[in-house]
Amino acid sequence: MMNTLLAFYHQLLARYGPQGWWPLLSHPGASSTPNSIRGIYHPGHYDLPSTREQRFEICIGAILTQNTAWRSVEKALINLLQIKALHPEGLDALNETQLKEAIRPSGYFNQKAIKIRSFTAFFLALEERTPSREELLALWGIGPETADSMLLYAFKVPTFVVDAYTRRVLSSTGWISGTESYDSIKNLFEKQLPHDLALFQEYHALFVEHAKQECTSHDRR
DNA sequence: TTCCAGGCAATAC
DNA sequence: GTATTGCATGGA
Repeated sequence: MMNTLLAFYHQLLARYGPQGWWPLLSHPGASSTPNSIRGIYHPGHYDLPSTREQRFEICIGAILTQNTAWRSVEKALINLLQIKALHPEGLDALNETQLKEAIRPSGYFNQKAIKIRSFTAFFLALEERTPSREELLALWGIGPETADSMLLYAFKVPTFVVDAYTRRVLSSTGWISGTESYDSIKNLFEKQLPHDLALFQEYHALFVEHAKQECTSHDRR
């Protein structure tokens, strides 16, 4: 039997090319895209993040982007970078006012300040260890998508991420009705696809690009 | 002005 | 268990 989901992946990849997620604010020898103010994508490379700081940056971005446009998240990340708080020790040293002021552009800043605080304490205690999904989900403010994004892009665990774009594309193809749970959609992909890091990273990024090109808010309604 | 954006937790039923 | 609501800023 033909694997529909794998075939669809190859279609998207042929059409859009490798996306190079997750965007980082800086890394040598890569190019930026119009989706970003100054975040750097690294298409075709799966070695990043290569440092503890980059891993932390991705995790903080995953929290900040909850129901928020990436453009707004980048403003917050740039603010944190400028006050030398885009690494765990620097973040931990901020007071409440400094933290909230820095992340204000990304919205929900009171809640996100608490989420970032508790996650930073958790990250410091990790000491380079890769956390389990259950550990992440136990943290206040970390739900399934945020946990999976951290695992897939920061910790390089081949786990499938489901987000609003994924649901939008799958709804438009008629492959889901819209009421399916997060885990049921996740399991659909993880059962049909080989658990490969590059594949899972690219597939999610390609869903985002395809949704942005073909499933605009105007079309949805 | 209104609607929406790479969710999540708390609450209501 | 599923449905609704608050959270907040910035851009279209």
